[in-house]
Amino acid sequence: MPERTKAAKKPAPNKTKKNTSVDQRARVVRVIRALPKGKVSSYGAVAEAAGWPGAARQVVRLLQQVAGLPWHRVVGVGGAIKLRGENGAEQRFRLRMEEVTFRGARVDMKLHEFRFPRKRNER
DNA sequence: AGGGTGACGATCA
DNA sequence: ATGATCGCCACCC
Repeated sequence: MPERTKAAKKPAPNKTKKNTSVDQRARVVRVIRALPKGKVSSYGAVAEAAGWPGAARQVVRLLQQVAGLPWHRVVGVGGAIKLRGENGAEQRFRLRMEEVTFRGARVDMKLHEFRFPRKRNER
């Protein structure tokens, strides 16, 4: 049969529906789930720890889409609460619930910033 | 195809 | 501390 003119090769990259490689998102999820109670990290630091530097905004999207994550443990760099209104209040409340202390409007990172363990391979 | 929008982040005024 | 800009990336018209 003569091949149809088109539809010859289709690498069929990622399907699912959204892109961003399932891999990277899965890594980000693991990183976020690794945050211990009473500790926090920043959007950027999470992205970097997941091997996806510069993806702070993607971390945000993921936090909005994936349920069941300790979303309140992810803050802006320097411990800033980036959510507005009720959401921000909710986050502060949840953090205080787990003994996280604040210095003014931000989390006292000196005491609560979580340091992700480094892989012996990288770096 | 092109432009607007964020739970970002760094830098500069 | 506040606001503007720029780089960044995925989404949504």
